[in-house]
Amino acid sequence: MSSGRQRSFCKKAALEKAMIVFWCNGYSGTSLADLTEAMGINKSSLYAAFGNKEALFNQVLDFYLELHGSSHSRHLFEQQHTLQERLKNYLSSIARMLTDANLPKGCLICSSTSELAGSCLPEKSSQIIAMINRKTVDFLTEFLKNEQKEQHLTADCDINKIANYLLTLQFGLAVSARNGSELAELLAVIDRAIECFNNTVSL
Amino acid sequence: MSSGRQRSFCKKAALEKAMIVFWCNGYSGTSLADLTEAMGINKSSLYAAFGNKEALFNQVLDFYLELHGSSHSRHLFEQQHTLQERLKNYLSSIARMLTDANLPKGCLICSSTSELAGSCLPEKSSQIIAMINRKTVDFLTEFLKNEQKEQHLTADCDINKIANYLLTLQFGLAVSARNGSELAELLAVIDRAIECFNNTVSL
DNA sequence: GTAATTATGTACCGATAGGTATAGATTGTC
DNA sequence: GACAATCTATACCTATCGGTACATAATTAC
Repeated sequence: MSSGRQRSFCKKAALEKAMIVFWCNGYSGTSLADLTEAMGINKSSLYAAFGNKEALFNQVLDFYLELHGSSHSRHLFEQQHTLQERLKNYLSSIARMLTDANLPKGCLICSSTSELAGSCLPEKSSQIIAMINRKTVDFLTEFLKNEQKEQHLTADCDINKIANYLLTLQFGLAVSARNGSELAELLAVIDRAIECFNNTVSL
Repeated sequence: MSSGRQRSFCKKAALEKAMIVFWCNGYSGTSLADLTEAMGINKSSLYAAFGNKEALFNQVLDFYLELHGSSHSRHLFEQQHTLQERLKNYLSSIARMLTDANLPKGCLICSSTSELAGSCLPEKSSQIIAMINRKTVDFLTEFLKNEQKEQHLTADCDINKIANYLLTLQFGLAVSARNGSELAELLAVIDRAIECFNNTVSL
């Protein structure tokens, strides 16, 4: 146990509040005042616990992935379903999160990706976001490669292109949700998007 | 001819410079200093010619649509191609714009849509962006309805869902471009995305 | 030429940005 | 209880935010 006065707030809860604010307003749309108000702490505590705005944002990105980004992939491994069904369940799980009534609309990573390429994001945050997207594609590529090995995908189809297609879909769904689309609409889009696998999925 | 001293800069050229800045950095990531520097004019001239930051942004949105948003749809009406080919050409035209080396990556409307739902955009700008997206879906719906009437689409397919699917695709492509995808990757995604029409396109 | 009109440049405004200094409060260690 | 360590509250910092006042410059109408 470290000595000294102990923190009067729950760090995880505060991080979650910060996440909501960044998720709603983006990095450059969020001020320290927005953060301290939402987190219920003052500036000193924020800086002591999290560093500064940039460091807090980077921790929020991690926290977001853990809380809302990592659970969907389990649908890809439920072997009682066909690959096409699993892909549909995976995307549907994401769509539910994107339109969750208790959360901001859309996806923090996607919105942050839209903030890339300008000068509004700190260098390190930009790198983290780029890496997250790269990892998503890499993960999907590995997954699809294995599916191909197990002959759930035809041997001639380009795995990497399919992974890119899936990420693009996720981005599109996220912005659509941001634009006000409801879950049912996103699910209809997913139905349509999955049809393109009719000829490449063999099981 | 109106009396008084005449403007020393080209309003259209200044608007284009402003467009680039907003396109790169988003609304809340752009400061008046960024704008005046890029436009090569000072604050007084900006306010005299365009109103204020919000009014300038709204004019930029219009200008952007005119310059980079309205030309793609012509591909939908080149009757020598099949509907599937025309859809592909339409999306490919957008993809070329999204990755144009002389322009910021991605799409101003899509990036602005990502800024929606927070408190970072002025009310009127939010309404304009929502309306632009609505008009895109409406346009696509009307187009597809006509294609269905001419029996290029099966009678049972849901036009509105396809229009939504196409808008979602555009969003996804825009964010992917923002994320660093090259034209070839976007074109591959489009190829994949268009395959889902194999069973609904009858001509 | 004079007046009216419009554009520009400079200086300025209050508010807020992100961040820090410092003093006081609260804790564990010894 | 003395001390060190940690957290918190208030005040403060400089820079920048979007926006304006006002004097001056340039142009047309008469």
